[in-house]
Amino acid sequence: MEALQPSFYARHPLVIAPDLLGKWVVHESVQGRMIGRIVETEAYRYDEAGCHAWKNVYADGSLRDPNLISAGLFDAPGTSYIYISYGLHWMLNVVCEPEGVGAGVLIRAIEPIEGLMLMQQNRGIFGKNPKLLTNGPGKLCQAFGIDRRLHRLPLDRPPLYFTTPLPSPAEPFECGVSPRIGLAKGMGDTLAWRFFIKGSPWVSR
DNA sequence: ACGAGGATGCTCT
DNA sequence: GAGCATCCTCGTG
Repeated sequence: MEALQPSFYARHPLVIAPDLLGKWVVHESVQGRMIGRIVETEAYRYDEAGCHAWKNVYADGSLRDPNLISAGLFDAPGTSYIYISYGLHWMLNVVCEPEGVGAGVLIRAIEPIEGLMLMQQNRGIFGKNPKLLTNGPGKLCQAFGIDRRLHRLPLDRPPLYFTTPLPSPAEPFECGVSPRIGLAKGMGDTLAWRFFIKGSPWVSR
């Protein structure tokens, strides 16, 4: 199980988002270890309105205000970008492109691999359809105990890191593509920048 | 099965 | 004060 290195992320998010499908997210929390297989992602980049970085760049693409939350998207590739949505849901992203560009990939859904008990505990859900644990960006963060404490951390080492899956080589899958989900009033909703493992029951609705 | 609406709190203008 | 990369519950049929 090898952690993905920063160089993996120093590319266009449209390339990385599908490349992250099938990879593993590992969280070594004080509660114990949790592992999930990524089944759904979305790409974001400074030059389109759906991205948080969009409002934080000058016309030439340079960073406007380093004090805004979205400045995290301009960090080194492979850094975590975690923010809260609707006041109560945490979202896990990984920074893409070389430092200073402003791009990322949102992890939207995962398939539980290890630590199912902890995930149920964190979600307060027991004995129901297990896909309800992690089939959404807010749900998977709650299940994994991911919040702002893990913001702007390198994702190639504990406590939170992404790895190649086991066993290796991983079983093949087909990649589906669609427009992104939940963006405000048409912002980027024509862009098919969402990727998912076709047929996986763990993908969000 | 599906849709509408409320919860909720932080960020930026 | 508006807006928000969501989730859940409670209506309908």
